[in-house]
Amino acid sequence: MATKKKTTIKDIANVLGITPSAVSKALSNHPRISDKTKTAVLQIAQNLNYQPNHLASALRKGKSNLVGVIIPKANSHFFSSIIEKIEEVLNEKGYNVIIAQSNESYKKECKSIDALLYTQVDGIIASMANETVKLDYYEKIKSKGIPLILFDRGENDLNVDYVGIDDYLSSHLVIEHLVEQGCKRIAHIAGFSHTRIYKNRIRGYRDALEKFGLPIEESLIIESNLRIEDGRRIMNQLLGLKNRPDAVYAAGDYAALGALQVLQENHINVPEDIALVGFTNEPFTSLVTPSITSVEQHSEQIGKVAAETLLMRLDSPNEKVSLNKLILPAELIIRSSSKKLA
Amino acid sequence: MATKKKTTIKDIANVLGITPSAVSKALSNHPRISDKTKTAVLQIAQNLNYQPNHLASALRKGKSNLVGVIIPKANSHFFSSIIEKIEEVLNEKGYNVIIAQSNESYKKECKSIDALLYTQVDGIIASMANETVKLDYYEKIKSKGIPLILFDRGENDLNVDYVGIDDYLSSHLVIEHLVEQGCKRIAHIAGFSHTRIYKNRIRGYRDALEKFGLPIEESLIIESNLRIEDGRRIMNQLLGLKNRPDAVYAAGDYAALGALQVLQENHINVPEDIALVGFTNEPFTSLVTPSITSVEQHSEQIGKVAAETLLMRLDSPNEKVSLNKLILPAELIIRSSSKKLA
DNA sequence: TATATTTGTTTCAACGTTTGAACAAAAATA
DNA sequence: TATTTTTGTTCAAACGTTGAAACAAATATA
Repeated sequence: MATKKKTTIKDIANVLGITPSAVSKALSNHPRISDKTKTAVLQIAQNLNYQPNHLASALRKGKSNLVGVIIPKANSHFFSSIIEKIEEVLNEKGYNVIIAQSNESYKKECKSIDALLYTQVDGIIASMANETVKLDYYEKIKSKGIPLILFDRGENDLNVDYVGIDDYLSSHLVIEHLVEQGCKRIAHIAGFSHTRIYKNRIRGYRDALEKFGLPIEESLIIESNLRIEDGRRIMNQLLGLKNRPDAVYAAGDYAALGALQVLQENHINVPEDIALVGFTNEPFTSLVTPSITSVEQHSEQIGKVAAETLLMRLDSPNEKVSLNKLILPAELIIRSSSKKLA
Repeated sequence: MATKKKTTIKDIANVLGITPSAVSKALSNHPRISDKTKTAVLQIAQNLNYQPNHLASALRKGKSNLVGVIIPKANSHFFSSIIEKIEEVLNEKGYNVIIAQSNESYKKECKSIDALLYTQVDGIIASMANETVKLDYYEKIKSKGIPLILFDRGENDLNVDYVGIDDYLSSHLVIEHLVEQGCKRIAHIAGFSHTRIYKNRIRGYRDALEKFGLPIEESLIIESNLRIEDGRRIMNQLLGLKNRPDAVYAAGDYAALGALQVLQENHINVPEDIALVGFTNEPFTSLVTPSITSVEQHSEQIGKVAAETLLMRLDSPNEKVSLNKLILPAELIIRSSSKKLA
């Protein structure tokens, strides 16, 4: 059971009595190699169970064919389906994907970036941690000339390709829907406004209220990490107001779920007393009772476009193609939690 | 903005007028290199923003410091927290982690294994796809002498280290609890019995029923993929029986959730009419109404042990340490869906 | 003082693959 | 037949790092 010596290109060459170089060329289907040698090489490669040494070829070619993907946390449908799609598109083109989770921590994110750079990835696709404000590590990626694509959680200041949805418009969709249901005091459980997407959702929320002639009340806008516990905390806070809202628009489904729990614990009818809308259309939104209205972001589409944009950058690294800000459409999925009218 | 030539060990050597070899040794803190050179090298490395070329060193050392992790799907708390822990333990020791999702597909799993082997990972930690019955690709890993650790979804026949919980005993816990609640006809929405863990849960279920003197009825045991839709389908099937069960034990939380939906749609009271228990303790089990009783598998612990076992194998590759079958304890989390007695 | 040991460095080959240049043989063209 | 072109291969260097062995200088031991 001794560790079997791995078959190399040289072994194949020896068997056939030709040079390693010829074998290499045969394997990569070089035009100047005869069909006879090519088939012979392929045959022997098969027999000896030859597996190309990726490290050697990557070193020589200066290209690892590895792509890093950084996400806050894989444990949501949104991110895991994006990854799935990214893998699908990139594998197709011979790239492998390394996934790193930041766990919403800036420090972990930095470590992940370092790890990816160390592994010599050819490109990075990332969605930033909530915590991240300093962009130094992302600048580091850029300064190394490694293509960087951001999705979902992006940052304008970085000046890199970005793929996401129109958060501003999404908020409009949400508010419009709630107004149609007769809501007049709509609270917003917001994400931190230093993150672009949440800032835009807040902006959309404000502008939409204004558009519909509703007053903007600062006490109804509360920023957080949007976890379940944040939703709970903030919902309690909102219930404590002497003038309660009649609708809550959460910028994330988990926060919406936390809010729903608190509402139910307080025997407040949803949507009759307080309507509720979330964001991201996590699968559970359709599973809880009442089901939660949410915004579908078409994650597969985001993953696909992000991967394709990266491929484009990898194929033409020097070309000064104009920066892409790809804004995909979002869709409001209306469910029981906000449907006052039959 | 021309692609900056990367700094190499050679550049540092040139600056200091010493050999690349000396620099290499200085960087790896070789005892024979003087402290003077060491600090000088470190200084220059810093100045030139030197980043070691992992590919070159991996090639030379025959070790990539990369570990592959294969999971069915990241989008569950169970798997994502295991990954988090694995990353934590392995990063600590200088390893980076590549995550591959099989999406429960045998074909995708094979592709992932090939990709990981191609990337020259030093070891693989995997949980098998539901679909997987043929073990040829896992044998391939073994035959290459690459350490393989299985967790959760394992296979006895492979003869490799395994980390998981005591599924057999877990089923006993579940049945015992249901019997205590007065249930007499307990159905089992099972996983496919070709997978070890599900086989053991079924075995535990049968033996526990016997132990409590309850009859085993084959029509109450139905195997599936345990997705929400499977839970729905099977629950409908169970409701169609002329003699309905008074409790349902699902071998997965998603299946349990599907069952719960169908029960609610049919206005069957849970737990009064039919009690329900799931498995894995996914976060949503505590979030739905009624909250679902489930089995907590201590995923961080599984991740930790799996990673540590791999490290052990990597450290002493030849040592014929006896195979580890690490069976960790599981815990029944009792919630509303099964609590008939106050 | 002669010899042995330690210290700090260099030399050199290797890891496995790739690629441009060189070359010989075969085929095409004059 | 002489020359050019094409075809199929080999040669040699390179990618960046590493580590065993060689070596010289400095230090310790006899």
